[in-house]
Amino acid sequence: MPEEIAKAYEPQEVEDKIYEFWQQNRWFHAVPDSSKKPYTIVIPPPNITGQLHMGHALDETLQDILIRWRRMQGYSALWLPGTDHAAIATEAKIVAAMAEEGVTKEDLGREGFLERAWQWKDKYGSRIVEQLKKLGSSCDWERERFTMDEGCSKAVKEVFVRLYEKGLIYRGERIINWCPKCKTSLSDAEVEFDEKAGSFWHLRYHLTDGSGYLDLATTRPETLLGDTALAVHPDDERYKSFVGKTVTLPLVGREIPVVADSYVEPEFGTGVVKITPAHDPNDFEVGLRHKLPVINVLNEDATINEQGGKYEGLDRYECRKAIVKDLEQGGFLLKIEPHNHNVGGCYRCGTTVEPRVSTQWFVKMEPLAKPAIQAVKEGQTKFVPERFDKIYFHWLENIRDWCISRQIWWGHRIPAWYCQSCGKTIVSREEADVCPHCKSASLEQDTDTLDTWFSSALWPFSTLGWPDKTEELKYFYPTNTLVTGYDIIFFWVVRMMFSGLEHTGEVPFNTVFIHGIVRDSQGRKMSKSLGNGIDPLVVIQQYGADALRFSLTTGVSPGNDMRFTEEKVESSRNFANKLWNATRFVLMNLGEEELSLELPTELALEDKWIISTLNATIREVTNNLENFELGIALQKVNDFVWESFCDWYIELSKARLQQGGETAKSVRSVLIYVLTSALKLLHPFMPYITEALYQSIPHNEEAVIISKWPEYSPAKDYPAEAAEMGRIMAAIRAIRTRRSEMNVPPSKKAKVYIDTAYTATFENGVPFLLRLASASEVEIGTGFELEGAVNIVTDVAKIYIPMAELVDKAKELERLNKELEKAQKDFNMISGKLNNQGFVAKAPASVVEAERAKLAKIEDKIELINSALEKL
RNA sequence: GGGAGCAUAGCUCAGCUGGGAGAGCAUCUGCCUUACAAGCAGAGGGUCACAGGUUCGAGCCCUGUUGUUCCCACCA
Repeated sequence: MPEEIAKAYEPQEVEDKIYEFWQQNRWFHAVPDSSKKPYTIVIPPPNITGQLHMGHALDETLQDILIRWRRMQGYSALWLPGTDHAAIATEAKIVAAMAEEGVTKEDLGREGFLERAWQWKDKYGSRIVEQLKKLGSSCDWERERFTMDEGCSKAVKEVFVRLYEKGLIYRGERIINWCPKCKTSLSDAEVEFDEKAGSFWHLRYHLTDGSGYLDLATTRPETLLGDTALAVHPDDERYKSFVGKTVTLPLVGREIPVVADSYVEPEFGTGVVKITPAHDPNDFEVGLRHKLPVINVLNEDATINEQGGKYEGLDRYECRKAIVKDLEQGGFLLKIEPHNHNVGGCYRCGTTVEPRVSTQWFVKMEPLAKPAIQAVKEGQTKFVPERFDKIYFHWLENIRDWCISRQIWWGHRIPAWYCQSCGKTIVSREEADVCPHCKSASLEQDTDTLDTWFSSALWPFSTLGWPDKTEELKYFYPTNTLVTGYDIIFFWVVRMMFSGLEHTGEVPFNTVFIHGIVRDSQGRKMSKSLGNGIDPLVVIQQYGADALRFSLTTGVSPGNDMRFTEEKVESSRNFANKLWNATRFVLMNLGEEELSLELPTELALEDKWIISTLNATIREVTNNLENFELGIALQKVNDFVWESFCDWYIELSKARLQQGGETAKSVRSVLIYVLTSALKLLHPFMPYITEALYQSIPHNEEAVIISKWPEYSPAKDYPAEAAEMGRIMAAIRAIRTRRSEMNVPPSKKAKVYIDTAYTATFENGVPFLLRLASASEVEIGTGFELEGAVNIVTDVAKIYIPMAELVDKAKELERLNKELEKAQKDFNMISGKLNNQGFVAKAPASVVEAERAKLAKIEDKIELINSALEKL
């Protein structure tokens, strides 16, 4: 670091160098160390398709703060990074890229496609990693993982086989959510519902025997092709006589029964529902109860299949038009009503999802959910803020079996083989080539892959080496804190919880620290379609990573959304600059001689005040961090640095620095001590600038990143001196305020007379009054006889400033009377409180005591004002 | 239909287990005071959404109301 540092902080100059410095020294690397306690965070692995966005920036910043703080506290702090293969999202991107070249998946074949996908991963997977580094993330890159790397894949196979052997994974024909664009099944969590404008088509189905008809309403007329019944409520008097009869399906001519099922709401619509078991989850259930046939009328791409007769080949929406037209012509259409309803869309591509019966793999959830609910109920894992456990419980208590098979190629292939000769299914950790049942070699592996969340569910332990009993797993697991947004509690947190409990017997983490969403300045979600996203990398380029981190942390409370504004980044940058210049001041005042990094044994009043203030800040900030109140913690460090250190202590220190010699030497040591402590407190939040500055000042630890976190020490509390300093500061403030009110510029100095019982205190304060209160001279005494002086009263002093030309006696009187009035009001309020027997009897003694002290102060002040008034 | 969050200064938001109403930005005034104008010193500005209740004491706890945002849910 240069001795002369620039006038303003230029983050671009230092960030990359500092990051390199940390990495060279392997300070991010954590190893099992029995002399230390472990502290572990696993990163929510960003998708390899991803670009760093503000959500990541917030998430990474919070994690880095916790990790850096714990590392400084002496923990073996592991932040384990990695990326997620993001099955569907990645495959979709690659397919789209291939489409531009006119190549399809089928052209390449499975092998060829996967080869291409891996190339894609190598190219883009590292991009997001490089972006994470720009934020200053102190991840242990030597342990970087990928959900499809060898170890994670081994864990996936192991889990699949174990669950299968326990009967918790099964294969079956169920109705699932199907995305016609991605051409794969989706889990319930992967479907997003949106209210859309639609219609109610009222239709008439005639009884086959010609004795009547039933009217019903549907939002999806085209599914009529797959209808296999009509249903009414068993108690519905209107339709009792219809149950057991059959109707003829319009256009199709199929004869289908009328069944009674309590699923039907008699009050809704006409009380008659058409049942399409293949394409509606409820109808599927009804179908099971009444043993109805399941007629799938859709292809994978949501066009009508051969079951659709003349409609075969039409897209589902074209088919709807055609069918409505035909219904109308056939006299089956009664009316069309506008109707809004919820439509499910694929969470990756937005395409309207089609419920569809197909054969898939499922995880049986109930036995897994129970221990996961229990663990949080027992407090083994806590949510911060607590209220998010409601989402967690609600999800687990209403959970349905999890569809885990996907009809795509990019992902973990399901380790199941089907014997072509005996028809048995073999599930195995190893590649199976011979059927263990019939010894046939005609085995074919299932072509499906696993839901991407199946592997991320194992992330906290698969990344530490599970299923092997590694040293890392033993030491770092269970992890301590999981930091993530509330939007993926059910996707990810829930699944890690039950997976961890099932496979390791322990919860995967003790605390789930939930944060909100970063919104734009108008409070809207940042999104590609709105184009309102702000690129964190651009912000870093402009203002520095520390300013970005600061603005994402300050004034933010856990679990709440926040708005991102450029103004906030600017003030964050300003804070960084303030710190930079404070350090510059200290550096400019360092003498030639060797400086002691220890506090001097002889401390001045103001030294004790700042050390006391720092000590309190250390205690509070540490406490806030322990409670995940990062926003409050940062606010406190900010206040300490800016107000206490810069605005007061540095200004106060100038008087003694000017004296030179031993006095100045002692001040320098205090300055360095306080500055060093402040840099440490700030380091987790603003790692770059604090490291740069730490390296530039005299220091006795190698780097701030591995320095010892400051600790509160009762020996460094100086309550008496702090109070004394407070009296001087109050006098300075009061003088400044009066001068400012009268528009007296600081350059116009004036003599200050102080009448006080605290003679010694104010004698100590003379140099400060000279410097900070524009005093030309200070006289301490009693019974001043001054004509035309400004009157200032604090709790402990009457202050006069003779400024005859500016003083209007009447106005002075008025002003003092106003102050008296205010003091009287305070007096009345507090004495009222103290005269209240209930208060004195029931309030804690310390509170009562504090009120008494306040009262005494005000009494003193009133006396002082009165005597000043008398003088006038 | 269930559940949750939010409502505090002009704006954006803090305010932990009840005892001082706060910060940043904006506004106004005066300052280039040799670390910093990305700065310094001051000032103004709030029935803490509304109505009840508990308490010696409520922004904070309880009940209800209004407004707002979000999550979940199969009503064809």
